[in-house]
Amino acid sequence: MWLNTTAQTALRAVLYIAEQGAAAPIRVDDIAKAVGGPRNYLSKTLHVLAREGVLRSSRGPGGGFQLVEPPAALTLARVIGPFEPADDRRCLVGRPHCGDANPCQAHRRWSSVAHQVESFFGDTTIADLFVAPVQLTRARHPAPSTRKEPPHARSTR
Amino acid sequence: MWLNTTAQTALRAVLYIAEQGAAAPIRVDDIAKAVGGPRNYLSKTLHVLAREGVLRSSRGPGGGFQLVEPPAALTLARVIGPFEPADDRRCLVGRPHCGDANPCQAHRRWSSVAHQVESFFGDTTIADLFVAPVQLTRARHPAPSTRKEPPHARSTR
DNA sequence: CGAATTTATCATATTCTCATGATGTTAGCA
DNA sequence: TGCTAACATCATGAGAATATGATAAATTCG
Repeated sequence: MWLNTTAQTALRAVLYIAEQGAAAPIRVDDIAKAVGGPRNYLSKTLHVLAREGVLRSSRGPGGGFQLVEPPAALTLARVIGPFEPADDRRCLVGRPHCGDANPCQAHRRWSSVAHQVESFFGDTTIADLFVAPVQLTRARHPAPSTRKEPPHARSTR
Repeated sequence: MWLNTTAQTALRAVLYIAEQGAAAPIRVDDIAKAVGGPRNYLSKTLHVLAREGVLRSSRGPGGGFQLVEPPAALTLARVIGPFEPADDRRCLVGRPHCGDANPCQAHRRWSSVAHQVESFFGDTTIADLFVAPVQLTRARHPAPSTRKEPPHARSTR
């Protein structure tokens, strides 16, 4: 209802990346498998977030996507923003001359609600939406990591 | 941002009809001119609202669209509902197994905001968004009514 | 009846979102 | 250098939302 599927998938993807920890880049294939989007479309989507400075992408073996900032510093708005129509802050009913200045009745009544919604996306961070990674048991295994180790010894970690 | 253009136009149209008073049906042509949608598309849109019992339509000379109920009894939800995707109330980020029952973190945080938005559309009525039709001066002229009077004696036969 | 008026509807076009498959480009590593 | 792993990008297409023009159907009224 609220977010288009691209924004939803992007958000799930970023959430997934965050939950894997910052150790190493996560491959698009793994992300796609985990969050359920089409691989290439997800690649393009995440590339947008890379351009926006939300993610860092790296190619070649060992490559993938990482968060640029810690999850607690990354708001939902930064993640979904690039996938929302940019013309925000216009009138609820699309009146041409209505905006935050010179609002029509509809806009005036609506804007208080709209502001709350905006605050939600602007204040909630990725860390807030963590799936609570085993806070109690402390069973954070070294990550069962389906990542296929490159043939030989990898000392680059 | 919040409503698709069909829903926006429908809302502007209903608002316009309401503002004209309940005296007589309003023609699609006039509505289209006033609220700025394509005529035929608007016709189809309003026809949907007629099917929903929000408007009454009548054809032929003197025909047009009227409100069925008084503006104070018509909520925004009833007007925009038919034009919104019906799958509401799912997870904000589109997680398959998440809903109001068994919510994920994202959903839990979001649902309180979402509920406020729903209340806005469910509680606000068309009357609330009136452009305040000269409440004080009581200058309700018999409506300058651009409606073209049916031609007088035109006996072409 | 017959003509004018007005909505209803059909066929089609355009644009945008979402998706897919093929191919290009970069990076690591022997 | 050459192989391979990984993201980047291109060409294409299906499907929905939006729009347009032509035509059909209903209604009023002389």
